[in-house]
Amino acid sequence: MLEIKLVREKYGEIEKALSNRGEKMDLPAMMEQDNQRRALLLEIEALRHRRNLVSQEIAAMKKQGVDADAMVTEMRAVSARIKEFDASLATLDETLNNFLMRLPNIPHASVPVGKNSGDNPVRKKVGKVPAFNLEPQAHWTIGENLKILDFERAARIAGARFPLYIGAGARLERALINFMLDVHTGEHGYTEILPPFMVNRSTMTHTGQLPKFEEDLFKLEGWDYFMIPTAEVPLTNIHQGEIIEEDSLPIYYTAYTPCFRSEAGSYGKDTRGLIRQHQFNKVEMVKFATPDTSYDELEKMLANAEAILQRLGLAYQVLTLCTGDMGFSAAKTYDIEVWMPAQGVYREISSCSNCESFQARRADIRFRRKGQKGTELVHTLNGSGLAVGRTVAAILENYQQSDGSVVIPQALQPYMGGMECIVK
RNA sequence: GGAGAGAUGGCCGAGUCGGCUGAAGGCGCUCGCCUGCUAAGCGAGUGUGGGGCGAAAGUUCCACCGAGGGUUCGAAUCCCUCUCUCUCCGCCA
Repeated sequence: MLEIKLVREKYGEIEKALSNRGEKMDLPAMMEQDNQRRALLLEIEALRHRRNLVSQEIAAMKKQGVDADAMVTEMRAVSARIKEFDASLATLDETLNNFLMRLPNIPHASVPVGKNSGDNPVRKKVGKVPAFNLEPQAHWTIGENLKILDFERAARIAGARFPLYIGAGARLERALINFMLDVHTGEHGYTEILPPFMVNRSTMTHTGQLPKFEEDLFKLEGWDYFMIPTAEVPLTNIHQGEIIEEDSLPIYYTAYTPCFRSEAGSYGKDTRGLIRQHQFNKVEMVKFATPDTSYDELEKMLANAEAILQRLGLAYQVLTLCTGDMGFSAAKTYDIEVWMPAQGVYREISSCSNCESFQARRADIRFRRKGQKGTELVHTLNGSGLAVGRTVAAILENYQQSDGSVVIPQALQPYMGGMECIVK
């Protein structure tokens, strides 16, 4: 969310940012609402001021036994008017708030302007793309042949877009989760969290999933609970409503959680395999930082995610998302894409964003600078480190052997009980 | 699920029969004084959000005592609903 004050003061800038994002919103209408609101507020406050003064007089008069009926009658009318005005104000507030809650974040100045994913510049390519003698198999074929993935049975249990890992497949998924958490906590300084997997509406609103993207979420019928689409939601909300001391910043959290997404509107896309599921596992990183350091922290977070891929020996590229492809809450985003040999393309496996104060404003997360009055909003960052299912897919495809087996990356072998290779 | 208790500022904790309580008192914190050092002591200050005026420092007004409604000229104080916390019973992985 942006502040209405900011919209008022930097109107032109925001108008431009919106058009760069390819968003159409009626800003003039919002300004009109804001003007009306402030004018009304002025009137209401004047009335309240008068009421406060006269009420005190009444109190004084009554104490002295003087008759105050005339004033009481007058104030009765004043209160009635305040009530009327309050109702109009509430309507204006609601409209305005509704507007603001649907306004996306302003891209950082360093974000390239572009229309869609085709305009995302490649920042770097890392690692060597493996060469194959034979045509490389898709991960779902490999997984089904090794009997470590079973999409048919998963579909019977739950439906399309659900995973079922068996034996070494399940173990591989768990090994990756443990590996990633160990690296982030042991070497990158993150504190491990195990949060709720369902959250309430306000939590979901704070991070920007609501009100605009409700159709992307799974909601529990009869409850005000939503399944989390990413651990970013509970992790960022850990400090909702808090004022953090500057000393304790930056704060680093990491968590493994399953993620649940309706994938509305993606019918026919990635229908096979582990790429696009209603339920998938992810290890997430979330940071709270001061505005002075948040962009350095973003670079570090990106490096933390990259470290996982490097240790797994997977080739990847990093993109800077352009204005037209960024998520709602982000001011700047890097995507990491891992090499998938079967399709011969890079696929997104991590996304690291600086949301600046966008989420902090919604979630009311502030900090106090040492020795200074007042508070400031913190900056929040989030990044995948990494999407686990897609990592499994990448390992299966990149480490497949001509006999159908899959070699386990060395860094993972301790987590697999010493297993070096998955064979039939 | 049943019965009861509670929710006040960074923390602890007052708040009488509704009226000058943004909120006593204490702790903490900040600045200053004092002091071989430390501790103690003394003095001053110390919430958040919003609006108006101002270039700014600031100033002024409004709101906020879990949340939302209601009663009243006036509510932290009375009434209703909800949320959360705690205790006991039941149930349960």
